[in-house]
Amino acid sequence: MELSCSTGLLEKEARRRRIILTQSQKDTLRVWFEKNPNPDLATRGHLAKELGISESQIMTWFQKHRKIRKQAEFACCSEESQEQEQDKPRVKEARRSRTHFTKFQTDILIEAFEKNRFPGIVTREKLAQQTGIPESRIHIWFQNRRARHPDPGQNTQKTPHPPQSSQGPTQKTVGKLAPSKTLTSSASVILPLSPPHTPNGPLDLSKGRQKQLPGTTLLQSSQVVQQRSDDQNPNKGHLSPTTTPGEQGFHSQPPLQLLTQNRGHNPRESGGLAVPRLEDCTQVPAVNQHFRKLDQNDSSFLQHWDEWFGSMLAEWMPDKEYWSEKAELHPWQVQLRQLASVSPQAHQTP
DNA sequence: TTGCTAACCTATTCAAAAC
DNA sequence: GTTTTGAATAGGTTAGCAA
Repeated sequence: MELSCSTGLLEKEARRRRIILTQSQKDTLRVWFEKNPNPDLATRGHLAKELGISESQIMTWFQKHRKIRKQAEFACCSEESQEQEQDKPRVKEARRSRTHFTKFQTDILIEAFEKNRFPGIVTREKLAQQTGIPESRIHIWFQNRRARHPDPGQNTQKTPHPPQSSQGPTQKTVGKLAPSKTLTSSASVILPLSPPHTPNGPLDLSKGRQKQLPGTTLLQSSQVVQQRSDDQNPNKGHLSPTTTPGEQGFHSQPPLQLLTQNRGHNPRESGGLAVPRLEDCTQVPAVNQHFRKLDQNDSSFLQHWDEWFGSMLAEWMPDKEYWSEKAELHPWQVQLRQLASVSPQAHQTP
C-alpha cells in the first residue's frame, strides 16, 4: 500500500477515472431529468443505487445536462419562454446534511492538502479509505479548501488549472494552517485500522464518543465508489468488484464501512438520516466484521495497529520520523493507544 | 484525427453549526 | 450577529474513448 502523494517515484497519477454510461443508464437519467433537472439528495441516491454509479456521477450528469438544456433554450427558444421558465417557482430541494469531520479526519485531509492541493482519483480514494469519508465529500473538501486557502506560493498569479501531474513538487502551506498533530481526550477517532496483512478498514475506537451529531450523515450513497480495473490503482487487489451487465467499467463495494458511534447498536435504528443508508445500497464488506471481532477479541490488536500505523506514516509522510523505533511516539499514537487500551464497553454510550 | 462527454476546475452562493 | 466551512450551482476546460 502506498500513498501516491508521498513519493516522487510513482508514475503520474490518473486525475480522473472516466466511466462510460450505458445507453440504458442514460435513458433512465433522461427520464428523471425530464421529471426534475435538479434532483434532491434522496433522488440522486436512488438513481445511484439503481444505476450502479456514484452519486457524484449522477450529479455531474445532471449538471452537464442542465447546461446543455440551457444552451439549447438560449439558442432556439423565445425570450418569452425563457421568462416563463424563470418565473417558475423553484422548489427548494433537500440538501445533503452537513458532514461533520472528526479532528482525525480533518488532520489527515489537511496533511494531504499540504502535500498536494490537487489529489487525483487514486489519492482521493485512498483518503476515503483512511478517513471513512466518501470520496465525493473529499473532492468537495479539497475544492472548498483550495478556494479558502490560496496557495501562498502562487498568490501573485492564480492558476486556473491544476498541474497536470499531481505528483509534482508540492507546496507547503505554512503558518496557521499547519494541522494540529495532537488529539484532545474528547476527540473522536476513526482509525483507518488496517494491519499490513489485512484489507483496509476503519475502526472507530471512540466507541460512542464520536462528536458526530444525531442526524449527521456519515455514510452516503455516494460511497458507491467507482472502481475500474485500473493499473494505476494499487487497491485493485483489495477490492471485490462486481460487474454490472452492460457496463464498461465496474463498481465495487465501498472500500470500507464506517463504523458508527454506537457499537452493538443496530445502525438501521439510529434514524435521523434523510438519505438512504449505505447498507441499503451496498453490502457491508466482510472486512468490517473482521475488525469488529479483532477489535474486541484479539489481544494482538495493538501490535497490529502499531505496525500498520507506523508503515502508513512511513509511506504517507516520508519526511517525518514518527514511525521510527527511535523516535518518540507520535501524539496520535499515544492517544490512540490510550483509547485502544480501554475495553470496548468502557466507551459505549449508556 | 475528431467529436462526444465524463470528470475536472474556479467562482460564487447558500446555509448549518459553532462561537 | 458573526464566522467558519460543507454543500450546491454555473460555466468553462481537460482528457478518455469510440468512430
